[in-house]
Amino acid sequence: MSARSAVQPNPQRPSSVRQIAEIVGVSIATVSRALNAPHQVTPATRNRILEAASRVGYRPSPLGRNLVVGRSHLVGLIVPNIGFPLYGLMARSVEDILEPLGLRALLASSDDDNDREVEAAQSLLRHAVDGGIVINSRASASLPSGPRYPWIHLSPEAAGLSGAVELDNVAGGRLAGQHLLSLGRRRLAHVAGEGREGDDREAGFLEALRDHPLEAVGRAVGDYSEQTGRISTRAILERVGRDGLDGLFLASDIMAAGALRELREAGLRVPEDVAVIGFDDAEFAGLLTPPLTTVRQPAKAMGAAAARLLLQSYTLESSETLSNQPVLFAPELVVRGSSVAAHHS
Amino acid sequence: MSARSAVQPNPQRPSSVRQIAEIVGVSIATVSRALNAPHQVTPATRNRILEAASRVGYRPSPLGRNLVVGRSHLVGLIVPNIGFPLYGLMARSVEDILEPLGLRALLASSDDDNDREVEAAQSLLRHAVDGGIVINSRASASLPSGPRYPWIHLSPEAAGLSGAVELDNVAGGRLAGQHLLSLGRRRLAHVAGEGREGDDREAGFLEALRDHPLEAVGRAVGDYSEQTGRISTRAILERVGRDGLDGLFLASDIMAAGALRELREAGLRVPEDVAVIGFDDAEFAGLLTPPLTTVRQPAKAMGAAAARLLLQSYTLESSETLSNQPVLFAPELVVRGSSVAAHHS
DNA sequence: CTGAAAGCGCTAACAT
DNA sequence: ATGTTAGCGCTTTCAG
Repeated sequence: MSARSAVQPNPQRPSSVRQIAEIVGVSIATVSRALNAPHQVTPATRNRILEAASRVGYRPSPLGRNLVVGRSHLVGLIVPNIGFPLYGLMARSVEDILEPLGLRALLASSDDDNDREVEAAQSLLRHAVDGGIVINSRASASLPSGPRYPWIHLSPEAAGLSGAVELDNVAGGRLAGQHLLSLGRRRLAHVAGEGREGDDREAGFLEALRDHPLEAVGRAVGDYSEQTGRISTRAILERVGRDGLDGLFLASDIMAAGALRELREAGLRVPEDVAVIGFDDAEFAGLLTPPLTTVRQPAKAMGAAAARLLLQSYTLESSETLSNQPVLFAPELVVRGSSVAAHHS
Repeated sequence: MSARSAVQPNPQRPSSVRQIAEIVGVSIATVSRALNAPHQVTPATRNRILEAASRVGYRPSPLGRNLVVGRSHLVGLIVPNIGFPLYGLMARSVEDILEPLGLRALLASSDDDNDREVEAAQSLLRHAVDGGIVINSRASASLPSGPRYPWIHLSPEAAGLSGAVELDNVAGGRLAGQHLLSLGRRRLAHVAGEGREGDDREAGFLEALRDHPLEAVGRAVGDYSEQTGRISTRAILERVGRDGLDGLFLASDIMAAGALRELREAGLRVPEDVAVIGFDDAEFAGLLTPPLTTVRQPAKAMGAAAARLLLQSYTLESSETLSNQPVLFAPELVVRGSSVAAHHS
């Protein structure tokens, strides 16, 4: 079946420079110039070419063009999971920076898996991306690279790599600690997260606590799920007793959501009995009961910074290289009802 | 650091079939065959070629290949905003279906804007995507298309288009209505959402209510924000009085979050005084207080269905065409504490 | 200002 | 089984 042929020399195939050249009666070189360097062509012929082009609905083929110029205008974007809001936000702002320059993001999910990430990078390379951004890399070092394939790293473990954007997690933990202290809380506890991020947040938290006369400091570790937020909180409560806790910092908002629930069920009031503070400032943080105080991770700004870094490396001489100093982002404290009783509202 | 050069004649330019052909002493055609149709080549030479290829770190250029085969193995993915969790989930599952087939998603955000969407589609086409999926299209009809550029629509307004995946919003509204009725609630109200989606959800809701002796039915319209959820709830309360409401359905979970807050501040208990039900089953629905009963939108399944539809159109004869019947997805009721008092837990 | 010609990297007949 | 040849759509010298 089908339009296999017979009608036109080529019914299916989109119009090409050659077709236009024939219509107008010029060479394909002139057509190319009229399109890419208009001032190099006599207005008269240029117009005839442009007119013919729009008449046949001409679309330049990026395939042909890319082949000769050697760039695809594609940028790889490796993300643990684009379905996670935080990563989605970062991806979005990467896109916003790239788009005005005619660059498009090619997506790949790594699921936080070392091997999948390397595979993704290779796959993207096979699609001829001009460069790439990798969020929360697990395999930074082993990513296939080269002068023509700059990878920008947007993650906590990128230390020492040539193009990196990081959140200052230590500062974030410090912020949380200082906030609880400033509230007069002295029986504190922390539910840490896994990995480098979690370690840094905890380090900052403890640093803020140092030299303060605390009555107690509890600790547990979670995996950034609501579940472990609850369980860890319960465990801490059992250890220190209902009166042994008046300030709780968790390494993520999701865990904090679990903590809020657990505390409520234990009959403790937030923030009166215990002030709670999370990390990330996820979309839902302000919707919880009470609204969650948290340490905000500037996802959009970080995504934008990574994109700009990539752009910058585009214009570099091949001998030059990006700074080894990561671009560090400062987190920000967002105070809500889980740490300070609502004034009114 | 690193292998800046000196090793190869050409430090910068990646290796090509030609280079390998020269090294091994065969024609470039044989190299191509050894790579793409191994069995057409003598094991001996094949091995020498493969060995040489890996030695020089050969990576086939997709640009050259695509140019001749006429496909880019790129799929466009137009999304209102990849930063929205629901869309992120859909994107992720599209990716999961596409990846095993060597297809990659090229991302573009439309911000729910008609013009931006058309621009995005054109931009993707310029990047030679083989086809595309457009989520929540505002401009379905005016998207540049053709037999070689199948667009699959994943949205409520795609009716009548050739490849479409839709959520049965009417059924969703009905589910919500039936649930409230089954709970014995008779003083109901609805906070509708804008657009076709909102209309359908409301239509289904009202349909379920028909023929039931209701004491009152309130109504307001919101724009899917927490703000308008609150305001609408307040307005309804003012209109019908504190005792005039015992069941509230909102067209989105975010609005429902606002409603929960408003009801609490009005001193009404959920679910005892009023049962609340949202729509979407967003990530945070289960984290609210009380956990939100909602109508679940099967985002992952819908994304996967759209991807499969696209794949299907890949293999179609050019005269064939996809069904005009949209693939309809049934929403699912998720009962939580906002409509039924917790048994225990 | 314009045309002719070469070539980007690869595949696909068509020969051998 | 392998080589030859042509050409995908486009840009870019190099001449004129």
